[in-house]
Amino acid sequence: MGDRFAGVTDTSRPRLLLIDGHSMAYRAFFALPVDKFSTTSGQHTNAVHGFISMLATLLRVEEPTHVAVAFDAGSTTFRTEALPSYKGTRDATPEPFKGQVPLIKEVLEAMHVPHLEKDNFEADDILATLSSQADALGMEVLVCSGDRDSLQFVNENVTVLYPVKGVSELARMTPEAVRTKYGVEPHQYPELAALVGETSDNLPGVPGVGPKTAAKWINQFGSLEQILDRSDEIKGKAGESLREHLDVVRLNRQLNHLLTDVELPFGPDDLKVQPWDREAMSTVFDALQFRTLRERLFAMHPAADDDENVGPSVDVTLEDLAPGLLEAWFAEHDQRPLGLDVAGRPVPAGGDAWALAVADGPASAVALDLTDLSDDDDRALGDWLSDPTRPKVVHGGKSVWHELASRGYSLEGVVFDTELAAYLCFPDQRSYDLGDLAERHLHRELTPLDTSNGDQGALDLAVGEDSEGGRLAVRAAALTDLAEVLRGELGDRSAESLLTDLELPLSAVLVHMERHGIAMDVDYLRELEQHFGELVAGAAGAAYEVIGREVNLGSPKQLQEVLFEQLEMPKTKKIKTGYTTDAAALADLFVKTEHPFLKFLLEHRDSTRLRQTVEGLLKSVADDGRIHTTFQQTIAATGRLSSTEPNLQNIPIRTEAGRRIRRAFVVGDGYETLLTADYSQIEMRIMAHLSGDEGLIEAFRTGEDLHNYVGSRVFQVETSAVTPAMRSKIKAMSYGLAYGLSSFGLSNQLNIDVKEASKLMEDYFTRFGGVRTYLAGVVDEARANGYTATIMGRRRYLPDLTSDNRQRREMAERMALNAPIQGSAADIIKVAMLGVEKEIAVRGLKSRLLLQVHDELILEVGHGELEELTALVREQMGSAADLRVPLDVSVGTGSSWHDAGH
DNA sequence: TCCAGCACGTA
DNA sequence: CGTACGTGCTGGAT
Repeated sequence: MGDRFAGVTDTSRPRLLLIDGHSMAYRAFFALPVDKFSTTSGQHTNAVHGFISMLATLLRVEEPTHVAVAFDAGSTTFRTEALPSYKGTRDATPEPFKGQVPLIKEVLEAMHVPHLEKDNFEADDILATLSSQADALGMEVLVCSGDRDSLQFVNENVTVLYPVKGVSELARMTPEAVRTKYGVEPHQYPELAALVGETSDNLPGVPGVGPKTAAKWINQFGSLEQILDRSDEIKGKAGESLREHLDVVRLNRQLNHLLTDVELPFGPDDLKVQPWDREAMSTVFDALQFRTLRERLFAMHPAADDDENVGPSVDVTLEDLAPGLLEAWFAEHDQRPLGLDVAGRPVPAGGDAWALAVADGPASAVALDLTDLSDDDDRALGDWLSDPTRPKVVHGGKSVWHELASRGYSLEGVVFDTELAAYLCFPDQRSYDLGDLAERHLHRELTPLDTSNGDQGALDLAVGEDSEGGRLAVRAAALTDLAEVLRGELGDRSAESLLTDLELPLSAVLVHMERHGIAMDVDYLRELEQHFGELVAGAAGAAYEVIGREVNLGSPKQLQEVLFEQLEMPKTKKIKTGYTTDAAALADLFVKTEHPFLKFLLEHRDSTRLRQTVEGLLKSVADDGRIHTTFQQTIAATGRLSSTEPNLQNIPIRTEAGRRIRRAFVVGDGYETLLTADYSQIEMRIMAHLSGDEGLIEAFRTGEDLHNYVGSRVFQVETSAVTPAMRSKIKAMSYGLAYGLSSFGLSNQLNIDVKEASKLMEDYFTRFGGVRTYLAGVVDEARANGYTATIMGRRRYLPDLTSDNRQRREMAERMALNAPIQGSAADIIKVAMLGVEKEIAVRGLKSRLLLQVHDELILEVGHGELEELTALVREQMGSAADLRVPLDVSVGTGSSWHDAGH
């Protein structure tokens, strides 16, 4: 009866990762600041951290099947016997580095990564031996080493990863890369090094001979041997110098030759990547006080990896169900949550669904053609779907809902959503494709569905290999297993409640909002399109006249030509492709030159933009005269929603012309009015709450204008004496602080000296010291924990906080400053949305939520419900969180979004 | 046809 | 050298 679906096994070649332990640890030591990586007992850990972090990245990015780390053993080798001063410069091992190598070995043991060392040999010899053995076995080899001698064994199968900067940036030294950089073949590198010398090994070369000369000689004579034999043919000073140092070169060559026949306890085959001993790792990491790194590693390799039972393939038993038997199948299988997957088009109002699969794990699954279902089965399916007591696991429930709605089904009883769960666990990913998740967490490969079209009626739902029904069933079967793994991941992060009590119920609210959409005044929108179109044409014509030719005003490239070549204006800020032509720069140029072209260009930009927005909206109006946006619930790493197709969260408001667009969003037939409700200064309130700064808290309790109040404290004047200029500086700074603004950035934005900006920030922090303490604390805590958290415990992992790349680290620091604030605001409005929706339902009101714009809700008000709804919305939004400051909500109403705004 | 880069709208 | 997003255009690569 059942049919087997074989998983796809990895057919790629085995890949061996070899690491030079000592050289990479040494690099890590110098890449990371010692003072930021020490345990409370005084043990330095920067080299350990950097090394393990690098190893983790390599394991993730390169996905080796085999791995080993080699260390130097003892201080004497056959090389020091030949030349006692060999590596003499390394005698002065820095004090804080000592003792870190044994710690690295401890971690490696816990990770079940073999490490090798052998008396009298260097790590390089071990690597060379393993590398040549693996190469002979047909393996792909990656050698991570900071020792250039290793370049000699690079070939088509062997790549050296050589640290460029710190240990986070590795250059892939392929044969091609070696040739490009050194001008010789990889196997000739030691000949070149013998001539040039190697300072890090304390090997002097031929004075006056650098890499360029050495490469030239090697290419000219073919080999080092020839160069030495025929050294008398080389003219000039360099030749003379060479002849005086023949012995040095010979010795160098003897020393930098790596052995490939060291006897080792393991061969490449014995180095298979093993599951980690997570308990042992926890113990070592606890001792080292590496909370971040532990989280990062465990997040990267979920617990499922340890489960030997999860193989690379899974067999799903797809039942060949005769018509009319669906009800019986459900009766037999819905004791526990069933996986549900649908093939369709998840468009709000206007979607479609053509096939569906339900699975009780891999044991039993059914696939259904929704276009051709018997009446009995249709009823059985509808009953099961709409029954809240029969639990389901879905992936992206919001989409599933839209798909099913197109065929008149409703969906209730979703107890787990793998997409939402994955988002809560790994919020920085950009997508949560079910196939990717199954691969990562279940080690199971899913064949993607054919999303091109439904080709209704011609569905291949036969029970057979590789049918669409089979693929759907495999996906549905993966859901319940994936849910179990992700439930564990959620537990590790204390995020179960965020899923169950926040995101999951919220997705139902979003479904309703998307389905309702917002009514548009299409005739008015067309007038606007016409109007803005005329403005565009006028501005373009005027601009062309000024410069005497027609260019594409929408092309930054052509504009640069006009501005900086034809009109010879002063250069603006540099960008990748030349000089910026953004609005700020153009405005700046206009102040300097007063050239009328700039004025027309800016007008053209504005009008084009507005016309574009209007056109986009017109195209999005559905048959019901409304726009149904899609709210993305798993995109923003901070926890915010986003809006697409179209984006209704960036409708203009700042300029009068822009606001006219908001008049096109209107109350729909059968409703009384639109209502907007927004939180005022919610982010600053959260800042006040989180920082506990008494001054800032007081500012909100007095009920005075926030920026005036803060301005009066910073500038030490009466509140009434705060000028608009002062107020706007304060406003920019207050918000800037929540984004990790620097004094440089502030000065840039306010067009003031860096000195003045620094002074401003200093004065601010003098009056609001709690804010400074908080901001510094956030970053420190995030560095220690590995993540930031919102007031509801939503985490954002920021591994780059310990990066040795300054740019990345500082970027992560700014994210760490912003994430708790932006994310807490997102949490709060989500809670408010649940409250509003629930209260509307409880009271049986007709009013409904339509849109959310981060700190604002837009509702459509049923007739006679305005007063009750206003109070309800105020109450729910105001009580969505219990902060040390009140949550202020302002409400407006009107027949358009513009009129309802404030 | 796809992609990077630029520009710009919102909170 | 201020966070979080989505969209549309250009121009070069494919």
